[in-house]
Amino acid sequence: MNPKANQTGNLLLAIDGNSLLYQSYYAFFKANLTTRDGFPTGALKGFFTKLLELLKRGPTHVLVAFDVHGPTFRHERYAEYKAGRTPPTEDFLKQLSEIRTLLPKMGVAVIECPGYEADDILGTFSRKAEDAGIDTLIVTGDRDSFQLITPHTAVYYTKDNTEMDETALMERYGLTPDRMRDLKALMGDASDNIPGIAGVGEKTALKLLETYGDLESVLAHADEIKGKLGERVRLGAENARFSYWLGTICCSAPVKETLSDCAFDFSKTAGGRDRLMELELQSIAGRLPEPTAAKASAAVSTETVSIPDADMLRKTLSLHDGAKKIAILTEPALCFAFDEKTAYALSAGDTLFDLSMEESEAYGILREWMQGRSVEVLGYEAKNLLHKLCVASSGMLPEIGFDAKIADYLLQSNRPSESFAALTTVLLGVEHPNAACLFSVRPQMEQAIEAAGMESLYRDMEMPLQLVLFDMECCGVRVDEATLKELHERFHSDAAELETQIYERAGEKFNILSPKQLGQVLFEKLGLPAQKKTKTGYSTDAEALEAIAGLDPIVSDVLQYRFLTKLDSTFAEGLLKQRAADGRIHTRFMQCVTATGRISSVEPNLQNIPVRTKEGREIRKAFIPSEGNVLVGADYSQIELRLLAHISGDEAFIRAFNAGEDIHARTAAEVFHLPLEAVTPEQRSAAKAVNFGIVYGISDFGLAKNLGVSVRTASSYIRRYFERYPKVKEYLENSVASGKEKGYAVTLFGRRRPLPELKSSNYNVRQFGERVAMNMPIQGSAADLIKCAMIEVHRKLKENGFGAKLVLQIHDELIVDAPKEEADRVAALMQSIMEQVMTLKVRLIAESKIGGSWYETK
DNA sequence: GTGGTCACG
DNA sequence: ACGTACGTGACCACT
Repeated sequence: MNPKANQTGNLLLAIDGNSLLYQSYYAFFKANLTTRDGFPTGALKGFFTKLLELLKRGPTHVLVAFDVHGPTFRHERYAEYKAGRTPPTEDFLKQLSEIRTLLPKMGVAVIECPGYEADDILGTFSRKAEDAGIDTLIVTGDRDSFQLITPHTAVYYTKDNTEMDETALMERYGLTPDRMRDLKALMGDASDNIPGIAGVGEKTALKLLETYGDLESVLAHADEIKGKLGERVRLGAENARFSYWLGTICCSAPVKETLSDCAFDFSKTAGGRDRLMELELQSIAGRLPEPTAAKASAAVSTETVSIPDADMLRKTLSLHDGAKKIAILTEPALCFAFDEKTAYALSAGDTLFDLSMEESEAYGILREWMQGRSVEVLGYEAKNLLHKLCVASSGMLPEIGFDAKIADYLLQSNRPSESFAALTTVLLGVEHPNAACLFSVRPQMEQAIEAAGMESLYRDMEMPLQLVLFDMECCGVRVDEATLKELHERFHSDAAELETQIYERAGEKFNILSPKQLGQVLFEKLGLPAQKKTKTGYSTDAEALEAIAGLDPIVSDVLQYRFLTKLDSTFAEGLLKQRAADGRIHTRFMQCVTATGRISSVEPNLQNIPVRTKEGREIRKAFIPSEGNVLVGADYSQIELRLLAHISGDEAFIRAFNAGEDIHARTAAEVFHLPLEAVTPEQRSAAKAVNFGIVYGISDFGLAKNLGVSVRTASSYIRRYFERYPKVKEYLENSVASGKEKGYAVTLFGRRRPLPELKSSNYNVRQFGERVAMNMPIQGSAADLIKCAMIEVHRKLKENGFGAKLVLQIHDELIVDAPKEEADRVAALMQSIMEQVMTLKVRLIAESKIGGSWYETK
């Protein structure tokens, strides 16, 4: 479009709403964006991102056209053709109806015309605009609209993000706009279900048009066209005419609205702000103009005062000597506040001040100020603050009254908690928060937690646990360097030996750890049968390799090589690198990560230290007690199955546990209709797999795969299991039903996990949601239980003056570093706390063991 | 940064 | 007709 030809300087932006929303839907399909309660928002995000980009062109008029069903003005066959399209998904329809109500709030005209499609509306308005001397930019992902191009109408083609005008069209196709229909009529459009002429593609179609001019001329001269092509054209004439008809856009649709209804004022888009915030599309809402002066003053506003040096920091603190509460953020830089209005920061905005003090000095000053006064702290991941304050060595421990990250985690555990900024953007509409915002979010979040019945979970479990984890991190666990070095050398040299052997057998050197190269060697060069595929090529995982291990000795060499390099790089060598100067490893326990309520461990992960193999287990010999101490380990026996028995209330299950029976053997006896004594080890292990399957959310396929039996067999195990434990079946069904009804799964302690998956239009996603609904209450309740036990163990050790320290948690196991003389008492204490932490319909069993290394405590 | 693999409960 | 056991984190190769 040539702007100089525009008589008025006005511009109409005419958007094909269905097309743009549809394209956005698929662009964000994989991201699976939803609000925290599961409303899909991917298509909306894509749509508004594009809309805002286009609004930068400063249109004076904007309209978004939508298709509406109704009696069509078109040919009868048109209805059949439309019926052949795949129906839109529920997620798409939800967003479609959302956007139709949202756009008018933003002062954007929505135009619909029963029986006419969006592109008919675009055509109609582009002609109206032309008459009024207004240029039009049509926005669509449909090439049919190219026929609407004129000197005053251009098309922004969203599939390529290109703008097409007459010149661009001529360059691309060598055709004028009104010949585009002829082109499509000849070549068809598979994506749009338009037949065209069979066997005629773009090149042939263009050649025909070049020779004869237009479609009708081509058809009129069909007899002259030689050979197969001529035959095809003659045969396809009717289809071509129909395609032409289908592809013709109507420029005189009977729309009620006029151009003046489309007049656009950017400031009015602010009207969509609130709804966009509700949809958690803050990145879009944030780009809209401020609503109104009145509303802006109602929004949370704070000021940030920068603190340039230590003197000013001391002064600021001393001015607040009487403060009862202090809010503190540590990221990206120290920032604190005494009320919801004013914050003090060691940096302001995005630019870091050139401070005349070290960060640690600032924290030291702050710690001194806090020492000896009882001030309540509001924080975001306050455990990190405690580390920065070095409170461990100072002996003081501030009271943490509120932690926004923990509160946020409890309120939406299905997603990893994001930044504080993300939180305040949603709750306060503040994108660059300071510490003062902690005062503002506190009442909202505490209310939400109370409303969800999670007050006790928050106050009595997660908040105290944070301090327990802090102590555990500070203490760390002692690791013997010599043991790890020895293992490192052993794993390394054993792997090197295998390496040369593998190269010999393969007849070449290659990177054995590269799945790509390994696949080529095994499946192409050596011709071994590939078992399964991954997205990118052959699968070479242990399962696939074990299946072909008998065919060539290289395969088991590879497996062994993988095993040894894993032990070395991740554990022997890996852990050596993590040893701190005090000879200990200080993992970080992450409290706000998992969807079920479990704790995780990072840098390094001490919750996946090998135990299942003899060689791997050696690593545990490096985990040793402090000087003069021993390690005391205590782990729950069958915690998840016991919880399943309790929650389901199944009498047979409960009886088996309370009789102290081997639960897997008992299950085998039930499923195979045998007396307990007659159960074989194979039957027991099959029953064990079924028990696991139940906890994970059973599927016959998954069980079959795990057991290596047919799906039929697995299915009959499950059926017999449910016959014997009917209330377990009932529980699993109820979990799914209640998940659907409430929208979340819940543990014994009221911890929730939202289940938006259950509403998905995708079958697999929905199935996943069902398994999660079955698993979360079990895994999550087990997590709750051990958290309680940790708090209690920590408290009792301290209260009773023990020197013993809790150092590790591995989901159902606790490790304490205890002075030798305390060991027996500590072991008994741990065991009794873990077993008494809650009274269930089945008794809880914990087993404890004392040893000179972690290797010995199992 | 993503995907494959594998260590744990 | 389709593709699945639940929950994590680290390392390596490769884009």
